[in-house]
Amino acid sequence: MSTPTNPHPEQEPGGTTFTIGELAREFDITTRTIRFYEDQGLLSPTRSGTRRLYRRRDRARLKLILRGKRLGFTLAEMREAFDLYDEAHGEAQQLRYYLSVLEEKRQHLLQQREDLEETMRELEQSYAHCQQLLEQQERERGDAQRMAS
Amino acid sequence: MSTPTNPHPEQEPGGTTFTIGELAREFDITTRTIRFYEDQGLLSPTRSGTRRLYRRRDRARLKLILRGKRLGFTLAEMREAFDLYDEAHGEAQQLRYYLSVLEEKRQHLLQQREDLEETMRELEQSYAHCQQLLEQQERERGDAQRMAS
DNA sequence: TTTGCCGTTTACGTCCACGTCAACTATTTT
DNA sequence: AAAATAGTTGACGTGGACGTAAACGGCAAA
Repeated sequence: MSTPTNPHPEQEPGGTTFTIGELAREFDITTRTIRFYEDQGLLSPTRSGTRRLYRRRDRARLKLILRGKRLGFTLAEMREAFDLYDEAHGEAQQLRYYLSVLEEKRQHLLQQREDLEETMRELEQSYAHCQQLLEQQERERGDAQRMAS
Repeated sequence: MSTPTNPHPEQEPGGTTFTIGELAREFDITTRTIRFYEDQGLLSPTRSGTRRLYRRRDRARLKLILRGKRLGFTLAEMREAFDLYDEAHGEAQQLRYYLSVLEEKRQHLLQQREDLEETMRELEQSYAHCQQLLEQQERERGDAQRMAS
């Protein structure tokens, strides 16, 4: 690792910023993907001239997006969640609605946790059973060798 | 619930069987979906004439498929898993390979569990914070009323 | 017999999440 | 000045997981 000779040394006017390439490398996704997320309203980087400038907030969102994806949420769902979060600073009505949505998401996650643990159990049973079979085979092979000697 | 006047009373020659419609209702999916899974090699019902007959094995697989989907596995992945499971009755080489695949899946699930619990934590923080805001608002509203009286 | 209902195959359509050029701009390195 | 590197928009392509319609067969109740 040599010094990170930043080809576009942004003067960073207040707070850390990232280029699209930096984020792509950090999270191991393509720049296309990042632009697509912006297209879908999930990210809103500022601009330095024509180029996109991502701040820590965008980076945090990106992290959330990727985790959400691994959990099977769609981009649209996450966009709604973000929008809700942004709007929910104020009116009680909004806050109550937001709470109900959170509760809904929680139910989803609980279901998923059940699925996951059930799958984990079955997987470990398969694993154990498979190992048993292997050990048995090795014993039999040992027997055969002793017979032959 | 009246008696389930089965319109096509299969004589069930050995073991419980299901029609495609029964399974669709039970799991709340369309028959199209079930046929599609067969197309992709995930199910292999027998036939009674032209119609499909599903046995308990197929039903169990269907359950696995749906759970797998909720966890983000692709149909292709699950097909491979099933194929592997079917072939892994014998040769030690196969068994070892199967074990390695199981280990891989386990890693996937572990990652997913981390994601899930991290998300759950953040969600509950959001929930709590949101409730705080609401309570504060209500206190303020109470103050305002007392001021006015 | 006709009406319903369930089932069948074949084929094309759709939505999501990007991939893949193409053509261009801007800056840095040689 | 030329080449390399990173970025831009725009448009079309793709793979996965089905939806949707068309046209048909078989059986059961009215």
